[in-house]
Amino acid sequence: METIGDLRKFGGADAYLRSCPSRGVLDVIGSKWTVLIVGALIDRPMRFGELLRRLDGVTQKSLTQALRQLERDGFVTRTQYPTIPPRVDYELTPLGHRVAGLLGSIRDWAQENLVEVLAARARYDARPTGPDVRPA
Amino acid sequence: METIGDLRKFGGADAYLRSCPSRGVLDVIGSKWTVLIVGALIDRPMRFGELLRRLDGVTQKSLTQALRQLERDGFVTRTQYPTIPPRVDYELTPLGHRVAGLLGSIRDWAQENLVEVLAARARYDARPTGPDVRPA
DNA sequence: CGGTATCCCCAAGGATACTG
DNA sequence: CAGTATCCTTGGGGATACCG
Repeated sequence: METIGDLRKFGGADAYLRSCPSRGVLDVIGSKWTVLIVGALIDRPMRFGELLRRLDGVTQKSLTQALRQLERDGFVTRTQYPTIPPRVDYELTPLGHRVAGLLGSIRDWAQENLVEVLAARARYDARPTGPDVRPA
Repeated sequence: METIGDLRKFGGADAYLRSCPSRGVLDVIGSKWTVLIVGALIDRPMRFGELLRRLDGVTQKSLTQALRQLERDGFVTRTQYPTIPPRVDYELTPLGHRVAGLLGSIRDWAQENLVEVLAARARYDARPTGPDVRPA
Protein backbone atom coordinates (compact mmCIF):
# COMPACT_ATOMS: atom_id res chain seq x y z
CA MET A 1 0.00 0.00 0.00
CA GLU A 2 2.66 2.46 -1.09
CA THR A 3 1.45 3.90 -4.36
CA ILE A 4 -1.70 4.75 -6.25
CA GLY A 5 -1.06 1.65 -8.29
CA ASP A 6 -1.11 -0.41 -5.11
CA LEU A 7 -4.42 1.17 -4.12
CA ARG A 8 -5.99 0.12 -7.41
CA LYS A 9 -4.49 -3.34 -7.18
CA PHE A 10 -5.76 -3.99 -3.68
CA GLY A 11 -9.07 -2.30 -4.23
CA GLY A 12 -9.01 0.47 -1.66
CA ALA A 13 -7.28 2.34 1.13
CA ASP A 14 -7.18 1.16 4.74
CA ALA A 15 -6.32 3.69 7.40
CA TYR A 16 -5.66 0.85 9.85
CA LEU A 17 -2.51 -0.06 7.94
CA ARG A 18 0.64 1.80 8.89
CA SER A 19 1.75 2.33 5.31
CA CYS A 20 -1.56 3.54 3.93
CA PRO A 21 -1.32 7.18 2.84
CA SER A 22 -4.88 7.84 3.98
CA ARG A 23 -3.25 8.27 7.39
CA GLY A 24 -1.64 11.41 6.04
CA VAL A 25 -5.00 12.73 4.91
CA LEU A 26 -6.41 12.12 8.37
CA ASP A 27 -3.50 14.06 9.85
CA VAL A 28 -4.33 17.10 7.74
CA ILE A 29 -7.94 16.98 8.82
CA GLY A 30 -6.82 16.69 12.41
CA SER A 31 -4.41 19.60 12.28
CA LYS A 32 -5.23 22.35 14.68
CA TRP A 33 -6.75 25.01 12.40
CA THR A 34 -8.07 23.04 9.44
CA VAL A 35 -11.59 22.54 10.78
CA LEU A 36 -12.02 26.22 11.54
CA ILE A 37 -10.52 27.43 8.25
CA VAL A 38 -12.66 25.32 5.94
CA GLY A 39 -15.67 26.13 8.10
CA ALA A 40 -15.04 29.82 7.63
CA LEU A 41 -14.71 29.44 3.86
CA ILE A 42 -17.98 27.55 3.34
CA ASP A 43 -20.08 30.65 2.74
CA ARG A 44 -17.67 32.69 0.65
CA PRO A 45 -14.02 33.24 -0.25
CA MET A 46 -12.09 35.21 2.33
CA ARG A 47 -8.98 37.33 2.35
CA PHE A 48 -5.98 36.38 4.45
CA GLY A 49 -6.59 39.16 6.94
CA GLU A 50 -10.24 38.22 7.31
CA LEU A 51 -9.29 34.67 8.22
CA LEU A 52 -6.66 35.97 10.60
CA ARG A 53 -9.30 37.97 12.47
CA ARG A 54 -11.96 35.23 12.23
CA LEU A 55 -9.76 32.58 13.86
CA ASP A 56 -9.20 34.02 17.28
CA GLY A 57 -5.72 33.20 18.51
CA VAL A 58 -4.12 32.03 15.29
CA THR A 59 -0.79 33.58 14.31
CA GLN A 60 0.18 34.72 10.83
CA LYS A 61 2.68 31.93 10.55
CA SER A 62 0.34 29.18 11.65
CA LEU A 63 -2.43 30.41 9.36
CA THR A 64 -0.06 30.61 6.40
CA GLN A 65 1.23 27.10 7.07
CA ALA A 66 -2.26 25.66 7.37
CA LEU A 67 -3.44 27.40 4.21
CA ARG A 68 -0.40 26.15 2.27
CA GLN A 69 -1.14 22.60 3.30
CA LEU A 70 -4.81 22.94 2.38
CA GLU A 71 -3.80 24.40 -0.98
CA ARG A 72 -1.32 21.60 -1.57
CA ASP A 73 -3.92 18.95 -0.79
CA GLY A 74 -6.42 20.53 -3.16
CA PHE A 75 -8.92 21.79 -0.55
CA VAL A 76 -8.51 25.52 -1.22
CA THR A 77 -7.34 27.74 -4.06
CA ARG A 78 -5.15 30.76 -3.51
CA THR A 79 -5.74 33.77 -5.77
CA GLN A 80 -3.28 36.62 -5.59
CA TYR A 81 -4.13 39.98 -7.16
CA PRO A 82 -1.11 42.04 -8.27
CA THR A 83 -2.42 45.21 -6.66
CA ILE A 84 -0.83 47.52 -4.13
CA PRO A 85 -1.41 46.75 -1.42
CA PRO A 86 -1.59 43.04 -2.31
CA ARG A 87 -4.82 41.12 -1.97
CA VAL A 88 -5.07 37.34 -1.63
CA ASP A 89 -8.30 35.39 -1.66
CA TYR A 90 -8.76 31.85 -0.39
CA GLU A 91 -11.64 29.77 -1.66
CA LEU A 92 -12.78 26.19 -1.23
CA THR A 93 -12.38 23.87 -4.20
CA PRO A 94 -15.15 21.37 -5.00
CA LEU A 95 -13.09 18.80 -3.07
CA GLY A 96 -12.84 21.25 -0.19
CA HIS A 97 -16.57 21.87 -0.20
CA ARG A 98 -17.25 18.16 0.00
CA VAL A 99 -15.07 17.73 3.08
CA ALA A 100 -16.25 20.97 4.63
CA GLY A 101 -19.64 19.49 5.38
CA LEU A 102 -18.10 16.64 7.35
CA LEU A 103 -15.72 18.90 9.26
CA GLY A 104 -18.54 21.30 10.02
CA SER A 105 -20.48 18.44 11.58
CA ILE A 106 -17.50 17.70 13.80
CA ARG A 107 -17.20 21.32 14.88
CA ASP A 108 -20.91 21.54 15.58
CA TRP A 109 -20.80 18.29 17.52
CA ALA A 110 -17.95 19.60 19.66
CA GLN A 111 -19.91 22.73 20.42
CA GLU A 112 -23.17 20.95 21.13
CA ASN A 113 -21.70 18.21 23.34
CA LEU A 114 -19.21 20.39 25.10
CA VAL A 115 -21.09 20.48 28.38
CA GLU A 116 -21.36 16.71 28.50
CA VAL A 117 -17.64 16.31 27.79
CA LEU A 118 -16.68 18.84 30.44
CA ALA A 119 -18.89 17.02 32.93
CA ALA A 120 -17.22 13.71 32.09
CA ARG A 121 -13.81 15.29 32.62
CA ALA A 122 -14.84 16.69 35.97
CA ARG A 123 -16.12 13.27 37.04
CA TYR A 124 -12.90 11.59 35.93
CA ASP A 125 -10.65 14.11 37.63
CA ALA A 126 -12.64 13.91 40.86
CA ARG A 127 -12.24 10.15 41.28
CA PRO A 128 -11.08 9.28 44.81
CA THR A 129 -7.67 7.82 44.13
CA GLY A 130 -6.73 9.60 40.96
CA PRO A 131 -6.36 8.05 37.52
CA ASP A 132 -5.66 4.62 39.00
CA VAL A 133 -7.59 2.02 40.96
CA ARG A 134 -11.14 0.98 40.30
CA PRO A 135 -13.59 -1.28 42.20
CA ALA A 136 -13.32 -4.20 39.77
CA MET B 1 -16.54 31.77 27.59
CA GLU B 2 -14.65 30.17 30.42
CA THR B 3 -17.17 28.10 32.34
CA ILE B 4 -20.34 26.10 31.83
CA GLY B 5 -22.15 29.03 33.38
CA ASP B 6 -20.77 31.29 30.70
CA LEU B 7 -21.93 28.88 28.01
CA ARG B 8 -25.48 29.02 29.33
CA LYS B 9 -25.36 32.78 29.69
CA PHE B 10 -24.14 33.39 26.15
CA GLY B 11 -26.33 30.69 24.64
CA GLY B 12 -23.73 28.37 23.14
CA ALA B 13 -20.15 27.47 22.41
CA ASP B 14 -18.10 29.05 19.63
CA ALA B 15 -14.97 27.26 18.49
CA TYR B 16 -13.84 30.43 16.72
CA LEU B 17 -13.19 32.06 20.09
CA ARG B 18 -9.80 31.42 21.65
CA SER B 19 -11.21 30.89 25.11
CA CYS B 20 -14.00 28.50 24.14
CA PRO B 21 -13.33 25.03 25.57
CA SER B 22 -14.87 23.41 22.48
CA ARG B 23 -11.39 23.95 21.02
CA GLY B 24 -10.14 21.32 23.45
CA VAL B 25 -12.79 18.88 22.30
CA LEU B 26 -11.72 19.41 18.70
CA ASP B 27 -8.14 18.69 19.69
CA VAL B 28 -9.11 15.32 21.12
CA ILE B 29 -10.96 14.42 17.96
CA GLY B 30 -7.97 15.46 15.91
CA SER B 31 -5.44 13.51 17.91
CA LYS B 32 -3.58 10.93 15.92
CA TRP B 33 -5.26 7.70 17.00
CA THR B 34 -8.72 8.79 18.15
CA VAL B 35 -10.47 8.29 14.82
CA LEU B 36 -9.10 4.77 14.42
CA ILE B 37 -9.80 3.74 18.01
CA VAL B 38 -13.45 4.74 18.11
CA GLY B 39 -13.87 3.27 14.65
CA ALA B 40 -12.54 -0.05 15.87
CA LEU B 41 -14.89 -0.03 18.88
CA ILE B 42 -18.09 0.63 16.92
CA ASP B 43 -18.92 -3.04 16.42
CA ARG B 44 -17.96 -4.44 19.81
CA PRO B 45 -15.85 -3.86 22.92
CA MET B 46 -12.21 -4.78 22.47
CA ARG B 47 -9.34 -5.74 24.72
CA PHE B 48 -6.21 -3.63 24.99
CA GLY B 49 -4.13 -6.13 23.07
CA GLU B 50 -6.72 -6.42 20.32
CA LEU B 51 -6.63 -2.67 19.77
CA LEU B 52 -2.84 -2.74 19.83
CA ARG B 53 -2.83 -5.25 16.99
CA ARG B 54 -5.69 -3.59 15.08
CA LEU B 55 -3.99 -0.17 14.94
CA ASP B 56 -0.93 -0.96 12.88
CA GLY B 57 2.02 1.08 14.11
CA VAL B 58 0.65 2.32 17.43
CA THR B 59 2.84 1.85 20.50
CA GLN B 60 1.62 0.69 23.91
CA LYS B 61 2.29 4.11 25.35
CA SER B 62 0.47 6.04 22.64
CA LEU B 63 -2.51 3.69 22.77
CA THR B 64 -2.71 3.94 26.55
CA GLN B 65 -2.54 7.73 26.42
CA ALA B 66 -5.23 7.98 23.76
CA LEU B 67 -7.52 5.57 25.62
CA ARG B 68 -7.06 7.50 28.88
CA GLN B 69 -8.06 10.72 27.19
CA LEU B 70 -11.09 9.10 25.55
CA GLU B 71 -12.07 7.64 28.92
CA ARG B 72 -11.65 11.01 30.62
CA ASP B 73 -13.80 12.74 28.01
CA GLY B 74 -16.55 10.15 28.39
CA PHE B 75 -16.19 8.48 24.99
CA VAL B 76 -15.13 5.05 26.23
CA THR B 77 -15.45 3.00 29.39
CA ARG B 78 -12.61 0.95 30.77
CA THR B 79 -13.49 -2.33 32.48
CA GLN B 80 -10.77 -4.19 34.31
CA TYR B 81 -11.28 -7.80 35.37
CA PRO B 82 -9.26 -8.88 38.41
CA THR B 83 -8.10 -12.09 36.79
CA ILE B 84 -4.64 -13.45 36.22
CA PRO B 85 -3.51 -12.57 33.69
CA PRO B 86 -5.39 -9.26 33.76
CA ARG B 87 -8.04 -8.48 31.19
CA VAL B 88 -9.20 -4.97 30.28
CA ASP B 89 -12.08 -4.19 27.95
CA TYR B 90 -12.73 -0.88 26.25
CA GLU B 91 -16.23 -0.02 25.08
CA LEU B 92 -17.89 3.03 23.55
CA THR B 93 -20.29 4.98 25.75
CA PRO B 94 -23.52 6.34 24.25
CA LEU B 95 -21.68 9.64 23.81
CA GLY B 96 -18.85 7.77 22.11
CA HIS B 97 -21.23 5.98 19.78
CA ARG B 98 -22.75 9.27 18.71
CA VAL B 99 -19.38 10.77 17.79
CA ALA B 100 -18.16 7.52 16.24
CA GLY B 101 -20.51 7.93 13.30
CA LEU B 102 -19.06 11.33 12.47
CA LEU B 103 -15.47 10.21 12.85
CA GLY B 104 -16.17 7.13 10.75
CA SER B 105 -17.40 9.39 7.98
CA ILE B 106 -14.14 11.33 8.15
CA ARG B 107 -12.07 8.15 7.97
CA ASP B 108 -14.12 6.84 5.05
CA TRP B 109 -13.82 10.17 3.27
CA ALA B 110 -10.05 10.12 3.68
CA GLN B 111 -9.90 6.65 2.20
CA GLU B 112 -12.27 7.38 -0.67
CA ASN B 113 -10.69 10.69 -1.69
CA LEU B 114 -7.11 9.65 -1.15
CA VAL B 115 -6.26 9.37 -4.84
CA GLU B 116 -7.57 12.86 -5.54
CA VAL B 117 -5.58 14.34 -2.66
CA LEU B 118 -2.39 12.58 -3.74
CA ALA B 119 -2.90 13.91 -7.26
CA ALA B 120 -3.34 17.45 -5.95
CA ARG B 121 -0.14 17.13 -3.94
CA ALA B 122 1.78 15.89 -6.97
CA ARG B 123 0.48 18.83 -9.03
CA TYR B 124 1.43 21.32 -6.32
CA ASP B 125 4.90 19.89 -5.82
CA ALA B 126 5.55 19.81 -9.56
CA ARG B 127 4.92 23.53 -10.08
CA PRO B 128 7.73 25.12 -12.14
CA THR B 129 9.30 27.43 -9.62
CA GLY B 130 8.50 25.63 -6.43
CA PRO B 131 6.05 26.69 -3.73
CA ASP B 132 6.45 30.36 -4.71
CA VAL B 133 5.61 32.46 -7.75
CA ARG B 134 2.40 32.29 -9.66
CA PRO B 135 1.21 33.84 -12.94
CA ALA B 136 -0.90 36.53 -11.28
C1' DC C 1 -1.67 -9.16 29.82
C1' DG C 2 -1.80 -4.64 30.36
C1' DG C 3 0.14 -1.56 31.78
C1' DT C 4 4.20 2.39 34.02
C1' DA C 5 8.53 4.71 33.89
C1' DT C 6 12.27 6.94 31.36
C1' DC C 7 14.74 8.86 27.87
C1' DC C 8 14.87 11.14 23.69
C1' DC C 9 13.78 13.49 19.38
C1' DC C 10 11.83 16.48 16.44
C1' DA C 11 8.22 18.83 14.30
C1' DA C 12 4.10 21.89 15.29
C1' DG C 13 3.35 26.06 16.53
C1' DG C 14 3.92 30.73 19.14
C1' DA C 15 6.56 35.38 19.47
C1' DT C 16 8.90 38.75 17.26
C1' DA C 17 10.98 41.28 13.60
C1' DC C 18 11.46 42.41 8.88
C1' DT C 19 9.81 43.03 3.61
C1' DG C 20 7.78 43.41 -1.38
C1' DC D 1 -1.76 43.66 3.14
C1' DA D 2 0.15 39.46 3.13
C1' DG D 3 3.36 37.46 3.79
C1' DT D 4 9.00 35.49 5.12
C1' DA D 5 12.69 34.74 8.39
C1' DT D 6 14.36 33.52 12.71
C1' DC D 7 14.40 31.93 17.26
C1' DC D 8 12.53 29.27 20.78
C1' DT D 9 9.48 26.37 23.63
C1' DT D 10 6.38 22.66 24.25
C1' DG D 11 4.75 18.24 24.16
C1' DG D 12 3.23 14.32 21.20
C1' DG D 13 4.88 10.29 20.35
C1' DG D 14 8.49 6.50 19.49
C1' DA D 15 11.92 3.10 21.73
C1' DT D 16 13.12 0.60 25.47
C1' DA D 17 12.96 -1.42 29.97
C1' DC D 18 10.62 -2.81 33.99
C1' DC D 19 6.27 -4.21 37.00
C1' DG D 20 1.69 -6.25 39.33
